[in-house]
Amino acid sequence: MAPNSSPFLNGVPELLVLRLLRDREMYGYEIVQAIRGASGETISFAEGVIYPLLHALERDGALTTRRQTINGRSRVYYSVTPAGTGRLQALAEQWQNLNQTIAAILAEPRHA
Amino acid sequence: MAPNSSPFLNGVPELLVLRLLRDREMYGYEIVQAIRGASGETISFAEGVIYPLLHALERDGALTTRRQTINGRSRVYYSVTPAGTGRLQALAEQWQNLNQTIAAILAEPRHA
DNA sequence: TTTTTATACCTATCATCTCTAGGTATGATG
DNA sequence: CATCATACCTAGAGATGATAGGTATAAAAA
Repeated sequence: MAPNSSPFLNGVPELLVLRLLRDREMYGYEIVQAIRGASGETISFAEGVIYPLLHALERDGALTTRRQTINGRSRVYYSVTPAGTGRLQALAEQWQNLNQTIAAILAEPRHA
Repeated sequence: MAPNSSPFLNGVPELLVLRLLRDREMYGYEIVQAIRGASGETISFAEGVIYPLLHALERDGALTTRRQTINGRSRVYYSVTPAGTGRLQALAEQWQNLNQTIAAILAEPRHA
């Protein structure tokens, strides 16, 4: 694989959001809790991280929204579009690639 | 583990630099090439990333330096201090922790 | 011989993310 | 009645990488 021409670090919030939404539609507040829960409290992104990210992903056509009012509270449900699915796969591959590379460097007995 | 109270993403350049220097002392230019090489071109940090990082790590007491002139060119060799070793271990653990967590979330058949 | 490439150091500025800290509003709980 | 949980939102700060320069010597190529 060619050297990274574009930033390849970070992107973890985006990766997790897309992954969760792949299973079913969710609303923002729910996603914030779900990441905390699914990671066993290890990972926690505040609403200030997730909401702007959801808006950006919708702008980019990776997500679509549906509004619904429940118990007098308005929720915005997000679903993944085909474009979003592609983006998820790309991000997941990048992550695993980076990860394996780093794991190998860490494990190497002695660097020449 | 408690939720992340401090930033935990990124830090990859620092992790790799400390890891390489754990094996033997190296100079900046050499580190830039070594990361490229050890990662099979997958990861590449320009000098503008590595040099400031080395200076910061030295300021923090994680690295010490030794100057040497070879073939009319001056090199600055960096070595890891005990503090730097501790920092490396902490970073490596954080990385593996984060990584396992994300791997589990990605692999989960269906998030409830 | 002149120019380009490789070596070896460096800094400043930009861009991008994430983080913190707020703000609004409703319903449930104590 | 007050506080907490739910549910949305934005603005501004902070950190980190990315880009783009700049200096200087030696070796290789043109």
